Amino acid sequence: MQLSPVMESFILHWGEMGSRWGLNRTVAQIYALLYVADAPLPADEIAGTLKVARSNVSTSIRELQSWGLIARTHAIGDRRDHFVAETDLWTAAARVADARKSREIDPAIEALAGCLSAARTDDAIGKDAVARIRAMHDFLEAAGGWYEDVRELPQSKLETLMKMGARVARLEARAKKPKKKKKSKGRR
Amino acid sequence: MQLSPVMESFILHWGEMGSRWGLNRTVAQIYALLYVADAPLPADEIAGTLKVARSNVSTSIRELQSWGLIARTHAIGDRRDHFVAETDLWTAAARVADARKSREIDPAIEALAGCLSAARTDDAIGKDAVARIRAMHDFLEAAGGWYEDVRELPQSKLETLMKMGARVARLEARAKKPKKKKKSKGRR
DNA sequence: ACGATGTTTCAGAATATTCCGAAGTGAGGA
DNA sequence: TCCTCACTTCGGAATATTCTGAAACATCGT
Repeated sequence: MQLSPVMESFILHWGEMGSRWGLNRTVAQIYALLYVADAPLPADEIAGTLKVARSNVSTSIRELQSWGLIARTHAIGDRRDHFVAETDLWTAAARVADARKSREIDPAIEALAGCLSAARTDDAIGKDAVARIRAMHDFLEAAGGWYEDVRELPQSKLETLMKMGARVARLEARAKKPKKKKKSKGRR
Repeated sequence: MQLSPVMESFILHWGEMGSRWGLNRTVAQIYALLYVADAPLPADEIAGTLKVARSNVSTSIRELQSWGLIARTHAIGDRRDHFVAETDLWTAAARVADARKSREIDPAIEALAGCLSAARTDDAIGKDAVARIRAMHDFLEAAGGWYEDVRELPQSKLETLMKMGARVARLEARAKKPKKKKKSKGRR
């Protein structure tokens, strides 16, 4: 596929950004390409457009699927798999958050629980240290639980909730500090 | 410093976890060590305990300071810098979120804005593609704005808000059939 | 000014990650 | 069956990141 200059720039930026979020460059670029593409693309066309090895595309696509960010489709009269990106960004963000939670947060909570139970038979560790480890365990568990609760809200409710949060915040800020030194950019 | 087995395990797990969150292993381990330590530690003791080069500690400490996760203190009669971790996890999480927002989200928003303005003179890009890039730009800007609003809430308010979110979520889940939507704010 | 102590910088070594391309697998046709 | 097309796997090359040790730098007390 022939990329317009803007598409190319978009894809490059995304590659950059994705790599800060735990995806590697190729994976992020493929998502970006599918995101702006106006039709499902087959793997070999992705490889050609991004100038990466076909095998690399295969691996990256598998990863994107494991994140739930792209889906496989088919076209009649074409044996190849075609891929489309999830274009609803709320959904995409939720998918990433879900995946990160179960890959990173949940195991961390378990590890901390393990530390805590091991701490009972470790007489070389101080009480304060155990308390702090417990604090971290509880913090992660609370945050995880909250996320689980909220995650399933329909998008409309979630948006309401967020607006509510923002409102509370603004009221709070005005009440607390009459001195305003914020550089808020006009948000609707 | 002599590490108890549990401390060691905690630090190792943290090193693992931190590396998934954009910190490198040494940085994460140093934070973990300071987090469980019951007193401020000087850099050379950190190096000795974690068995890493003194210079590495220096670099890592600088990074932790740039994230706002540790602070420098001094002890009387000791010329060395000592370091303490931010042990309030709400604060620590907020610091990390702040830093990530300004390092990653804000530049991304700018880059997208750049793409959008460039798109006006790019006649090779389709309308749909521009619309999708705009959708992403707006999404990030909305999320960033919400975060800015909420971030400055005192911890107590934030906790209330989170509990509210969880409550709404639970009501919503239960309301599969009986659609009740209450706004009262009774507690518990 | 000088030595003692502590910190930072930096080039290159050690390590980890990403990527390529050749070989392998498998599913249709003919 | 045999050929072709699409996809995947995998060893090792290419690249990027992290870490070390030596040297440079800073600060303090005398």
